[in-house]
Amino acid sequence: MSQLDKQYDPLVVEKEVLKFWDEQRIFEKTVRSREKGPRWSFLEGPPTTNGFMHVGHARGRAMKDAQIRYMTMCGYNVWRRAGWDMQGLPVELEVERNEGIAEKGQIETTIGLDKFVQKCKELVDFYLGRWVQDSQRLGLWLDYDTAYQTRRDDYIEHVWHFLKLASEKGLLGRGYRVNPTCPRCVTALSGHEVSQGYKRKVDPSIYVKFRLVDREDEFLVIWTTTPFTLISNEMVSVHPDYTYVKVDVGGEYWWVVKDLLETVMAKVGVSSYKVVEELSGSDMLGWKYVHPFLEEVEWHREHHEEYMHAVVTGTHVTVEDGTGLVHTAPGFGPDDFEMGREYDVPVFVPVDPTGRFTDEVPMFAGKYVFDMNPVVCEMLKEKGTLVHEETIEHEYPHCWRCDTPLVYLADNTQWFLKMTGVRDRLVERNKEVHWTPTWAGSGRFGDWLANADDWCISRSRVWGSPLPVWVCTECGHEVVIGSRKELRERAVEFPDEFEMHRPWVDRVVLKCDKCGGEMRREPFVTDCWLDSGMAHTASVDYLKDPSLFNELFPYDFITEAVDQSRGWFYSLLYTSVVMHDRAPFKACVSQEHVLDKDGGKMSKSRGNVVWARDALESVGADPFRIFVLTKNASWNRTNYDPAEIEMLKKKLSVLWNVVLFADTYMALDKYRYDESRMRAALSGARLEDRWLLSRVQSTVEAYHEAMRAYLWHRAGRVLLEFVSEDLSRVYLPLVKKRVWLDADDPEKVMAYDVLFYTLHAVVRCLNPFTPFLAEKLHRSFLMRYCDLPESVNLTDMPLPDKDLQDDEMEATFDLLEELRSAASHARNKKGVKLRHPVARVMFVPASEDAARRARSLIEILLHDLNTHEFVVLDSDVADEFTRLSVTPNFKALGPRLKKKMRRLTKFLEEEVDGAWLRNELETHGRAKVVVDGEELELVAGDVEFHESVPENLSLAECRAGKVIVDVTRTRELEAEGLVRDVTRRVQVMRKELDLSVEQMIDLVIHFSDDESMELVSMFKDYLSNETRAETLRLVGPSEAVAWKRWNYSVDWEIDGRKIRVGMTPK
RNA sequence: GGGCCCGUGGCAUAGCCUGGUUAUUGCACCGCUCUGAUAAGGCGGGGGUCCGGAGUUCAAAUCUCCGCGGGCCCA
Repeated sequence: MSQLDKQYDPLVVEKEVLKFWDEQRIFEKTVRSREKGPRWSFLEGPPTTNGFMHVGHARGRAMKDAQIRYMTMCGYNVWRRAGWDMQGLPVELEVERNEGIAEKGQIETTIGLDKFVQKCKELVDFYLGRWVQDSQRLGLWLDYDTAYQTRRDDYIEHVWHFLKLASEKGLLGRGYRVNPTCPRCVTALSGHEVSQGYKRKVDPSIYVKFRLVDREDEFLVIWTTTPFTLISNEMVSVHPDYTYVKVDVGGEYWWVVKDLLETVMAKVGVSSYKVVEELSGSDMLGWKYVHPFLEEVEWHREHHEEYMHAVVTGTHVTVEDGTGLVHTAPGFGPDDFEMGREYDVPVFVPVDPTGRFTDEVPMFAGKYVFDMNPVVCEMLKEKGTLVHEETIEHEYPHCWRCDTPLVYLADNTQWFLKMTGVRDRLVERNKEVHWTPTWAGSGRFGDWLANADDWCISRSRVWGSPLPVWVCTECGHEVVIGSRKELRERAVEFPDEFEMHRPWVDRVVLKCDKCGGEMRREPFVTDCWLDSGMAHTASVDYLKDPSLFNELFPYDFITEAVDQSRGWFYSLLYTSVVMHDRAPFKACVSQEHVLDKDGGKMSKSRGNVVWARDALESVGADPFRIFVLTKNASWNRTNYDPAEIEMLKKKLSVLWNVVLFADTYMALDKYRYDESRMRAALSGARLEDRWLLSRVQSTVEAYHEAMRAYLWHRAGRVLLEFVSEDLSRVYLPLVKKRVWLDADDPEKVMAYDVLFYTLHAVVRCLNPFTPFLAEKLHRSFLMRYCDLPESVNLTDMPLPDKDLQDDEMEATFDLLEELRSAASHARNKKGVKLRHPVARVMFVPASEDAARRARSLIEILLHDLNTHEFVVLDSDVADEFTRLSVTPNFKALGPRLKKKMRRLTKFLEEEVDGAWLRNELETHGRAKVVVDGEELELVAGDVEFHESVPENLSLAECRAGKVIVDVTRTRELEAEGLVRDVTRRVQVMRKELDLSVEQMIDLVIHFSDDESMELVSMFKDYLSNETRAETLRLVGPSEAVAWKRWNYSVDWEIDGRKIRVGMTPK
């Protein structure tokens, strides 16, 4: 009895296999079995334990597993430690939501930092559990027991170690950063958060004129919607390539961009004006102006840098709105800040994080910035510099939590990792990485590296690796601490209860070695990309024992989605180059994203996210895996469509059915696999056996080639193609008739051996793609007939075997396929069923090779084409019933004829006499034709001839030549066809009785006319053989049958002949 | 605003690097057919502005340029 269900049900198979793996510790055994193999190291990009795994994650993880399983079965000792990225803002936000904390500032006043961090830990543990479950359900075999976790002290210590090293190399330092800040939550927001909170807002829209120095009565006219930022204005930006005009507006001159001149004048209500001068923006560089609040703000009077209160040029200036002259306040805008840095102008930020002016602007001190907008306008009006005032409604970012309008604020307390002196090294080291596809590394990532800015690593949050910088409260001296040991040694007092997270780390006070004062920690945590970026070193506990690191680094392989270029790929490379001066990975495969069924982005807000767990439980892990692995190249996006997965499931069912077939008969015959027996029998084996064995070699070879290049889609397609086409569609029908032979018949044994050999190879190659199905087939089928290890994962990948490869054989069978297809076509044209035999099929080969190969196939063709005779003809014999058409050989003629080509093509199609032309070419080797009055010479090879039109025969063409089916009917053919029709009816009845294949029966057939009986009796033996009838009685119309004695009887009508069939199982 | 990827019958894909006969294959549809793999298999058919435009060429799905649409990253 087969251990395989009648139908392939992935969910049933997978549950069973998961249980087996778990109970028998198969993963551990697999790892142990390869301990002596060469090292191959995979570095897991740690998923964020926040949220659940969706199908996009699952695709990437399927790719990881495919490569890992493949390498393992190739004999490598694969390093595959799991890892989890567990810190960061999203975790905090979810805890805040769960705990009802409205804003960050309230954590301390509500549940307190200790409890908050505790809640963060509980949350990430919850998600981690789910990720492990989902990963295992997917079949991703990583070492989860020793997984690295970025939130552990041992891990964080590596981050400290790195930062100290970076500091010693002069790469760590403070700097400015302009952040969108919520003045109510007193926190900076990430770009992601900002993009969530755009809303319409009504703001003042004002045009202001700045008086130019050394240019009498000339003014720059600027536009702004945030009047309060004028207090901090330091420059005016113009586009270097735009044209600016000086306009006489009656008594004074204004400068605006030419493209907006009319718009601006209409807006401010000046109807009479005249352009008196034009300049390009670059000509205006360095023009000085008088700051509108020079008197009120002392800071402006104190600064006299070259470009302070001057015109500067920048390409960010647009002419979409405003005046083409952009008010620039480096403290209040990212673009502005860049300009300040470029022109070396100091940053003036007279506003605190709560959005209130500081003492530096005494008149506004303590006042909320947005409240000052009308006041500023009023003051400008008094000064006579307000050209125009109105309001505007536009999209403005708001805090996604509390709806407060955000303020862009420069903040000089942030910490950066610098690119200075590192960038060139990153670019160099990246070139040594093997990227798939190549452009992902050289183009996308390479370009980005070349332009990368300093990396801001400080975050004003709680749940993260703490920034290990302590600052003296007395003298400002700073130290970077590289380890817990160092911290303990320098601490004034080290608490009994300590971990590296806030708030515990904040309680450690150091003694300043400069002045003896108290040093306190900078209250930042670090960017969580820095955590995962240290995985090359921290994941193997380098600080405790570097031996693992030395063995594995640099890692052979990583793969993540494209968005990690700027994330993990970068943070890995940066930290590794700084620490070890080389790229931490040798090969990197970039993946595209998974989109929804219609190609739309999956997002929670759209509600179209498909969670991995739901997908796996509905379609099964194996169909899911093979879908995501073969649908597209990894670097192409994939639309997630369950209907497509169903198709893949059908393909897997085909394999299942092949195995079921093999298993049924092998079990019946108590078969045992013997490879040496198979090899010994090879030279005398049937063509299809040798062919299939050869196809296995070509398939395995193509498979390895693709897998070694990380082209999983190619490898998977090669396999599926082999299973459904070569094995199932071609080989299996050929081998079926052999299962009726005696159990020890050499031909039958050979068929089993070949089937077993093939399936053994297929199952192993398929294991990286569908590990559950492969394991099931290995255990429930392969192991029954051969001594094999208990898991497919403990076996070695098949390698191509040249002894079994035969290209000629493969070509011969390709021909067979073509002939079968062409013959079907020809029969179809005349409406002759395949069940009805024909007298003769003729083949006009297109080449000597085809002729030779066709002759070797005659035996098979007689059966497959259901013909009594198969003849290979010479081409001149075929001429008798064919007509010639002519097509040009473009490759030969094009270069010679050039523009005349088109006319010749038309001539050949419509006018030429094909037979004449062929005759000319064959006898003289050349022919002259007249095309549009011009004489052209054609030589052999310039054109090709095609024959068509059968008469009473039916002709079909294929690449190998022409197939002509003789459809003439005779009495014997009639009889044969009828018997096959009868046979089929009997088989239907056997099946309706649910008889097993080997069950013998007694059979009776009653005919309502004598002729039918005579016809059938001509092939009586055939009928009883095919239907496993021990006794067969044919009864004419004059006799009666005692139908009650028969278990089962049915009336049939075949092409007008009425019969009644009765059967009784023995 | 910048960079990169993708765009081929209703859907999904091959081909593109290296230009050349009628653009490949699967799903779906229609007709026929086969059958102890049977909710499968075979043959045939309908269905295509190869995203649009321009250029190079005797010849463009393929090479170049300009657009459009989708996606990703960055600003």
